[in-house]
Amino acid sequence: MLKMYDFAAIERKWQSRWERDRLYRTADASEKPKYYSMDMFAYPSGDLHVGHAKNYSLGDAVARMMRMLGYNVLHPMGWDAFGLPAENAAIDRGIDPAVWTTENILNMRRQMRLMGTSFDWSREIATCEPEYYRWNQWLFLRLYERGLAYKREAPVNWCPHDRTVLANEQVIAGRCWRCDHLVERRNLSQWFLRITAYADRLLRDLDRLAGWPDRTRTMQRNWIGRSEGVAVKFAVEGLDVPIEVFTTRADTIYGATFLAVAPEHPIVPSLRAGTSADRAVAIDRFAAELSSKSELERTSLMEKQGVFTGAYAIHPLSRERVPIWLANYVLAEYGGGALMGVPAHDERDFDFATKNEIPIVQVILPDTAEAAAPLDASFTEDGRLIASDAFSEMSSGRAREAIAARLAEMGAGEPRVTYKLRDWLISRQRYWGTPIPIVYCDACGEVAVPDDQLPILLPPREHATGEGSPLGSIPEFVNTTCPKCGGPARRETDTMDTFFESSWYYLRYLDPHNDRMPWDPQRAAHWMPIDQYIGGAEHAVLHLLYSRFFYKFFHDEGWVAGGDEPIERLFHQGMVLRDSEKMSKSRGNVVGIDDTAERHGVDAMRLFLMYVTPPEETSNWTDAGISGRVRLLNRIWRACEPHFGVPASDAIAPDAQDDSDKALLRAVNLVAKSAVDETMTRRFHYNTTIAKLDELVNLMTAASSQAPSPALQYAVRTLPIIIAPFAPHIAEELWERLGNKTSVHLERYLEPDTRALTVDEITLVVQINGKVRARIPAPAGVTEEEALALALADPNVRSHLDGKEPRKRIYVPGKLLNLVA
RNA sequence: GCCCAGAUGGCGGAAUUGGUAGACGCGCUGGUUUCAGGUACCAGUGGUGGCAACACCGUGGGGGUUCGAGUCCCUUUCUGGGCACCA
Repeated sequence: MLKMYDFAAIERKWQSRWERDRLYRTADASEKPKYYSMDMFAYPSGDLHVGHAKNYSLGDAVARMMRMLGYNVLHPMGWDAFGLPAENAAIDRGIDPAVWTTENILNMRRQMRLMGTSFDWSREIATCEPEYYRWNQWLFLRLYERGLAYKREAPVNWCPHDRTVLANEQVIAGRCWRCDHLVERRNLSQWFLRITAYADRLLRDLDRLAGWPDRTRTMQRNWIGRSEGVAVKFAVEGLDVPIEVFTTRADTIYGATFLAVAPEHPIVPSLRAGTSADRAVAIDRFAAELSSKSELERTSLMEKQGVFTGAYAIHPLSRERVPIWLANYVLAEYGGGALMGVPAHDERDFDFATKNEIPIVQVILPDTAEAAAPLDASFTEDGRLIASDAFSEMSSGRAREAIAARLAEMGAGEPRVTYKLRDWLISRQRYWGTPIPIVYCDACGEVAVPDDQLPILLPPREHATGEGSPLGSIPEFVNTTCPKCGGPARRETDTMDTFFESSWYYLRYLDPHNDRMPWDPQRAAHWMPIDQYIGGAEHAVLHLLYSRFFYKFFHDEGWVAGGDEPIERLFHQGMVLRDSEKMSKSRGNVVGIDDTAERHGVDAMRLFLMYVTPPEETSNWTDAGISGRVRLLNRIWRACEPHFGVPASDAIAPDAQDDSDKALLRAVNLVAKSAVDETMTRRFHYNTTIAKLDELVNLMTAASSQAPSPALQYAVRTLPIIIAPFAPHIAEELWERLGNKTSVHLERYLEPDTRALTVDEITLVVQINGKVRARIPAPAGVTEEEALALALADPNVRSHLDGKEPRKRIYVPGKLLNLVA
């Protein structure tokens, strides 16, 4: 007799057999209902660790459960294969990024197979392959045709370490999301995608995403940042062009004592031209000082600063002269880069006005105040208007409408909705990405590359240097001919943000080898939306927002049918820590897949990762913890071993003969019920399912020392089915040794039997004044009167009643009797 | 500063609808088997008191609703996450 089941041999055996039998290939046509179950694809960084394993174990359990519950499950995997780490590794070690990436993919694919995942590898994709990125280029051209991709000069985030620009979403607290360096600000001509055109739909449709975590929806809502207000035109003395400002507080307009514009505002040159030489110098100096400062430096880190331009605007309602300032706290890219300063009712304006000795005029009184008193801070809440001509005495709410209407009448203002969301900057000055399919011709200007010239292949790496835009240093790549006039032309040398690829990869899985279209719309109509998407919360405003944007575009183009949201249900798994710290190579605390598989087996690893915490929580890896799961698997093996080779009598659950039989049958069904419930409610707390499995195995171990009963035989025969989604290898081996010829993973999951789950004896809890005083065994159908009689017969209950008559009685059938004395 | 989530034994966690708090596992203690070892088996394990029956206390702190609160309400502390001059 083996002391330990031979997990290494068993796991190897079944992995190769599954592959040989193509067990996890998904047919597009099926009688069964479709279920698209997707894990976020992997960045090929080199090695998988148990943090990845937690993610894929969960996704795999869900996919396997749904298959066994009768769904046609699509469960693919692929590689987010473009990106900077490959390029940096290439620079550091002198290898081609393509080679580095391919080697990593090979290794990680091996590790994913080693984990016993049930991915359909026939649909595998890698975004760095021309077969994939040509459709990136194709999609870019469609966006370009619709005016949703455009190039413009703008102040952008530049990471000096990674030597590229970044999208707004990729700057975390002023730092690069990848390398954590402070970003700088540069004015560069860059490619953007017009995600702001979808801002309203992206916001509104969040309400429909009931299957998404609230916090993710909240993050997206805040990121989109919709504000309703008024765009107000202030005429400028001596100029034909007015300054337009955006405000959500039109009710405070009579308190506007200055205008503030960003140094980048287009009116600044005109203002500079009309001012004194001294002031012009001050303006230049101020603008120059700010131009290289990142938004973080300009905002959070700096005091409010400004220079007076010498120019004045005319207040549209009061007709008073209002000084125009340049200010560092005005964002160039929001609200038109200009604001009206109302120091009495805005904290920032108050701060600025105080520093620059600008008058503070109070126009809103708190509802509780009688008269205006000098302010030592701004009052930013709603109240009642004063010193506002005809609008005085109105409430803030009414005044906002009335003033907006008045401004509209005068042609000096109009309602405006503004978003914090900015267009998605997709240019990257890096090599390892999708070339943007545009050429520049001296005669024709910016020209889109025709579809039949796609893909524009990434040239071999050896010609590119690490400096500047790498593609720009390869003349063979840059120099081309204009598709329109045939004259000499230069290619765009920027590559695309890798989030472009990941915004649509879920559609390519549906049709991975199509060479005429990125995907067949009919397949999209069949498989979309993704029923269950599992991945980290760190993509809440990146990948998950961009994907929604792309899908809405696809929907508008008619390339997908049904709704315009790609993801029905979303689940964020938690991280895995080691010694309460994030695993990283530099800390040397990485727990690898290979090592863990070798020492404990992957079934034990999968069970541990699902058992240690609910999947959305952060878990801690411990060696003691996994040995508990190894122990469980050994106990399962030993409980089943005496039944190996014994022909199965029949597949029907036997009638329980005695209490221990009943308990055993009930335990079997409790595991199944938990597994089914956790799957169908999408809670995925399989930790509780596995705890119930422990209880079952405890009972089976106890029953093994008795004479074999039909209930135990039934439990043994059923066990492989109920553990199959969680420990797929041992399940298969037990299944085979118990005499079955086909894969356990093709079986139908055990349908929980209500009859087996019901108990006929309960523990009646008797409380006196809400405190438990007795626990009395009672028949399940015990009536209130019977329960009372049982309770009153209990000595402890009697002593606590102390001869008193219960005033009140609360009875919860089959559970509890509370007597109030 | 604003928004969101959380706090339960020595540890991870369970308690899905207000109804037996601590399931299950880890660890620890005692025992069995074994030449020995443990990744085997059995039993015990929230705190205090008690031989015991049992009693009291106990789900971050304080208050409340209720026959009854880990669960609901108010308040407060701490931890984690997100946003952060967005006019």
